[in-house]
Amino acid sequence: MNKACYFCGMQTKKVRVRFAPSPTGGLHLGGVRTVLYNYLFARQHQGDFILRIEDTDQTRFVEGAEQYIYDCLNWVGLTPDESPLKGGKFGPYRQSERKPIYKQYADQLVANGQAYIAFDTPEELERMRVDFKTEQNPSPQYDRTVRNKMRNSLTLSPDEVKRLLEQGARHVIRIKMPENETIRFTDMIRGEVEFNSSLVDDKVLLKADGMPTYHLAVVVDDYLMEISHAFRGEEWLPSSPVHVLLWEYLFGLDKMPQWAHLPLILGPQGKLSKRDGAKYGFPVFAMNWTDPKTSELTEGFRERGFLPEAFINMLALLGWNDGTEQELFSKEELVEKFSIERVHSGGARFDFEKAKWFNHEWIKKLPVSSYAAAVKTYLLQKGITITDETRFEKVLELVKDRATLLPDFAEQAVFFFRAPTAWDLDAVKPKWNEAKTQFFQSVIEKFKPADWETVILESNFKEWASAAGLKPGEVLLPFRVMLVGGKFGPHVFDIAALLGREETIKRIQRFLQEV
RNA sequence: GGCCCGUUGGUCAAGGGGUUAAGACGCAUCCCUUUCACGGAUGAAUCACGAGUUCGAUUCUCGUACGGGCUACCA
Repeated sequence: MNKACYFCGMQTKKVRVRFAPSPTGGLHLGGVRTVLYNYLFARQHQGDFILRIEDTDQTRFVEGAEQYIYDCLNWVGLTPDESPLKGGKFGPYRQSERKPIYKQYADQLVANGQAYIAFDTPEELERMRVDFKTEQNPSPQYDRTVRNKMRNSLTLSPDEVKRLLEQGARHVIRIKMPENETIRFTDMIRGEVEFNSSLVDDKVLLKADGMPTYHLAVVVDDYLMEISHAFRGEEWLPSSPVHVLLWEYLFGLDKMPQWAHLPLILGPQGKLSKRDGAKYGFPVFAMNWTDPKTSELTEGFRERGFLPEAFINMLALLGWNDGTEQELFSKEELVEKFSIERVHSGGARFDFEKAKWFNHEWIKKLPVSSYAAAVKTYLLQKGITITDETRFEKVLELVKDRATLLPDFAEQAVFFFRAPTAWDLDAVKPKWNEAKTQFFQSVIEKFKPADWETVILESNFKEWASAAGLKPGEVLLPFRVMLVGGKFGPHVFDIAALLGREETIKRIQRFLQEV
């Protein structure tokens, strides 16, 4: 498992990182970025990327949420090396299936006096919070100042504790935070971080149902799964002293993974939430997510028409850059250039406009074949079925500069597959006259199958216009409106060339009846 | 309230004692294009504040302010 570091020759632990979501709903932007950074780091160090499902809260079980996580990872192409689905040497990878493992560690802490048993009921805890609440202390914690006033193995006699346990009284195990110790560790992004243990509360480690809380489960599983580096959101920083202490008590600080607390992704006001998305009209989840209970749909980047390449690129740059002016990175380039030390410590506000720019760049950059299938689904929504693959890709090639999001292709490409039924007459009619009608009638006659090529079409058309005493500009826009229906789209003669002679003539004739 | 983290244009950000303080998004103007885009050019716009250290602070230190996170038998 160990190997020598390429750079310094020292024996180093194999890099093993993990993404540990709780399957309670959609996968958030920030979650995907955490996956990304984990993945990039693992690949870069020839390490393993593990997916561990943190489903210790049975009350928050959500049908389909776990599958949704796999689907998202699959879509963005960040697939784990070990997971509940794939398995691995360190399974099971679902914490609910690891339930029997945790108790012994909690018991060990109690035996060593580093944790204690607490019998307080939810009602008692609630009363404590009310009773101890003051203006100075609006949210009292279960800490060293109150634990002596509660019902736990610290205040009850050993006999009483024994009796309660034998009676099967519901109880939890809490860590006993030491008094006035400085707990410090080095964060890969923030450097030295320190906390005074007196200010941290006695967090529950093992719940009354026998399940561990996050605090116990992360350290036990990170140890058992030989995690070398632990990346998570900044919101975990305040509870990190508990985790550090647990590492010290249980496995030794020398075994502790290196921590990196990632900056938060901010919305218009504070931590980005799905509410922000709904409010401001941009997606927050990777893919569409429908809450099975409320049927509430939260939009995803995928369905909004984002390319996974763009999504990942944009996420990578939200909090990291390589110090150069480069902004467009493929996944492979990111693996090569990413460095956790260059991740910012400050939160980054998500900007949907910039996200769209990334997508546009990737649409232009990627071969159209890589997203043709996705575009088809949007066309299908407009009732258009694609049969000629080659022609379809030619169309995409012609309009891709005009598409920022995938659904834009539908707008930009429909007229290649369906003749317009409505025309922007306002753009044409005011300047229309008999001479133009005659001109287009003559054009229909003059169009020869052999001339069906963009450049020939263009030079002929302009020549005929001049001969008819018309400025090319006077008939170019009408020609476009005939073929397209509106004032948009690629070069007119490219359109005509792709449409073919018959269809072009048909559209001219149809329009002539209309104007 | 307490604790923790942070602060370079509207947003993402480079830079890290001496610079005209990069670049990108967005915005504006112009060019290209007899459409819409793409592309090109130009422009407006930034070191939160106050002390200290220093010959010199955007850069280092300390305060203040502001922003954010956490403060559950949730993760």
